[in-house]
Amino acid sequence: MTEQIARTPKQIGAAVRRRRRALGMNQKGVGTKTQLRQATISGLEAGEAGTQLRTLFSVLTALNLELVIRPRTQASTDKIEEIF
Amino acid sequence: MTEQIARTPKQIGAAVRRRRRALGMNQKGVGTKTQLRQATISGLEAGEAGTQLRTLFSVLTALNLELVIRPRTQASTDKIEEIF
DNA sequence: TTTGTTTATACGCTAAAGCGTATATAAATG
DNA sequence: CATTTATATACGCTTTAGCGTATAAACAAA
Repeated sequence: MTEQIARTPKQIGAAVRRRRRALGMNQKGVGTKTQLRQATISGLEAGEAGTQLRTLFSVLTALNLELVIRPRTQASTDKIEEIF
Repeated sequence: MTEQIARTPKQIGAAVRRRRRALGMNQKGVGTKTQLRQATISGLEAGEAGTQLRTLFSVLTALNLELVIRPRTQASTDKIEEIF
C-alpha cells in the first residue's frame, strides 16, 4: 500500500515514518538531509499538530514523497472509519 | 482536475484557494468554520511555510478535502515541471 | 465613479516551534 | 546479559505563528 490518506497530523506523521523505515533510514539521517534536528523529525512523525509546513515538505522531499490534495470521497471516508 | 499534486507550501495553498472558490466561500467564512482568523487563511493560501499542520488540516476539513501521501512518480514529476 | 465586498497587511501580545546540546529510554544486535 | 544504535525527552534560547483588532488595498457590482 503505497498511497495513504491523511486527514490528521498523526496520519501524515505515521505515513512519513513508514516511508522512512521502508527506505532504511533513521531520524538522524533524515535530519541531516533536511538540516532539521532528530527531535524535530521525531515530533513530525508523532503527529505534533504545531509542526510547520516548511518542516513537513522538507521531509517529504528527503523521502521522495509528494502530496495529492483532493475532495474527500465516500470510499476514502469508509477507509478512514475502519481505524476507529 | 480535482486531484492536485503539492510539493511545496505554495502549491498546497493554491489548491486550497481553488477549492474554496469552487465552493463559493470566502476566507472569512472558512475562518468562521475553523475558528481561525481570515488573516490566517490568507497566509495559508499564500503558501507561508510557517503555517502549522493544525491550521492546514482544519481548513482541509472545512473544505472537505483530504491528502494522499505517496512516493513521487516520474509522471507527477513531469507534471510539476510544467509549472516552471 | 461610488459603494460594498473581499483579501492583504499592520501592531502588540502570548504561546510555542525549532534550535543546540544533552540525556534518558527503547530497541536492536553481539 | 552487555553494548551499540535509535528514538524520545529536557533545558534555555530565539524566532515566529496565530491571536484580537484595525486598516489598507484589491476587486466586484451598481
